[in-house]
Amino acid sequence: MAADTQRLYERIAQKLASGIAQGDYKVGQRLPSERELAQNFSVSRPTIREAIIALELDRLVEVRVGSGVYVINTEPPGGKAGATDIGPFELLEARRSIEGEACALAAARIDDSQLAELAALLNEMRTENEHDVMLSEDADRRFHEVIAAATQNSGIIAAVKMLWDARTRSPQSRSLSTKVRATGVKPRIDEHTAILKALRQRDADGAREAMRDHLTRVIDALLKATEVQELERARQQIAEQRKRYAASK
Amino acid sequence: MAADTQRLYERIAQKLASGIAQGDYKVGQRLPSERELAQNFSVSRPTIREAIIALELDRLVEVRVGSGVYVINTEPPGGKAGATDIGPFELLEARRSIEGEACALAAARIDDSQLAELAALLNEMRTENEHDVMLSEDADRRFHEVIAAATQNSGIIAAVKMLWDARTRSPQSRSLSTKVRATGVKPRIDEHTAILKALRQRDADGAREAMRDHLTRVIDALLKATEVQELERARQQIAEQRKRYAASK
DNA sequence: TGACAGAGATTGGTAAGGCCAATTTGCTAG
DNA sequence: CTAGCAAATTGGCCTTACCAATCTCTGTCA
Repeated sequence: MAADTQRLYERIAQKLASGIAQGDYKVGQRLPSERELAQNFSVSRPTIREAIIALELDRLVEVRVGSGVYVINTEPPGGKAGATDIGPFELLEARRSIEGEACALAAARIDDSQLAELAALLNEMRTENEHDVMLSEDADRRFHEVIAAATQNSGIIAAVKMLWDARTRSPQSRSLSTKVRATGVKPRIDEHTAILKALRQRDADGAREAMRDHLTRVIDALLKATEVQELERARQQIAEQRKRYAASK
Repeated sequence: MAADTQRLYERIAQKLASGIAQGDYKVGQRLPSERELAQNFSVSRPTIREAIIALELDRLVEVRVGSGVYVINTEPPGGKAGATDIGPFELLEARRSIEGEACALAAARIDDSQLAELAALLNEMRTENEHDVMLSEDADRRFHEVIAAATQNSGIIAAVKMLWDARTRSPQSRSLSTKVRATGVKPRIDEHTAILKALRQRDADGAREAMRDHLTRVIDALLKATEVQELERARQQIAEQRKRYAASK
């Protein structure tokens, strides 16, 4: 692993970061000079420089040439949000709320080339449905991302992207989605078609409802799948008990 | 400015990153050694090391001690979402959509202690209004974050937090908000009161509307402020021209 | 009192060298 | 001829030492 060979600058950066978070150095304050820090931590100056660069990339400090390095944040701003693990149901609920609104905004602003792209993706989902689940899933993601892009709002785009990233990162969500597929639920072509139709008509309320309906159905399918899963687990448990009972007889 | 004093390691890191994105070095491949890169870019080895650390923190490369540095991604995965600069109006529009829904969800789930916290924050905003703008602004942020927390949905919470982080990070949004304050617009106590009232009644639709109304008014105020700002800029330009004309006469 | 110049401090970048880890290569033994 | 082991090579890691560029502050002079 990488844990045993932790690099020097990383340790220094962590110490410095915890010092900042703890309030040893407050926002706006200047850190000790590179030379001083080097002496304090008993390391060389380049190492300190590397640690400071690491903090700088985390938006914790700002270095002003010839003046010093100054604290600008007590904790990494975007770093933590991207790393949190979100449960599958939470994730879908959040998507229903956020992508629903995204869809409503998109309805007013989507252009023809984006509509064509959505139609193409829908076709892709339809044809590659049986062959390759990975491809159709990718098409699904791109479908939703095109809608986000159509809002022309980078805040919305970032939020939608964050949720999808969380989904691909979460092992729980991934295993659950494969489970759902295993129960024979086809990707929801008709629901996506309804979304596209509402977008074509520039119907904001209709588009919002179509998207919310789609994600609500996904949640329902997930609920049913977990039920099936629970049932299956119970059945196995019973079977195992029976076997054990038969063996001990 | 920071543009002219771009640090060396940043330029090298950018060149390297674009080289990776462009396919000069493919995923899994080893980069040239530190010594080689130093020669190629005509910089010293510490500088190369700093650039490599920057790439490493962006999850673009992985350095294996004693072996070399290897490409593991062609583009930063989560780093971009947190770093993008979002315009002030985009930001508020995104907040109106997302926090509106958050408010509707929160109405159904918020508990009494959270309602009390909101009331306390409202009070804080009211009393500290005249003394300290920083404090009342902080209370504003916490007000909205408590509502997000009340949804009990970490996806929503992360999205709301990301947008507020983007706001504090964006120099444009910050300067604009101070400008708005300079035009004498008080923090919107009554609008926040309306939100709290709807939440107290567990009225999801009412809460959504109250939040959307609040943020719509903020957008309007911002629009008006930018108008004033444009006017002021024009006035200054004219004054400068007049001065120059007078000087050259 | 105010503006300007210079000294001191601080970061930026470079050079060279010793050290440790991983890989590769070549030699030896079976 | 092959398998295994050891030495050499390669590569990153860290340090010391040095000079350059820049900012800040202070003292002086008008």
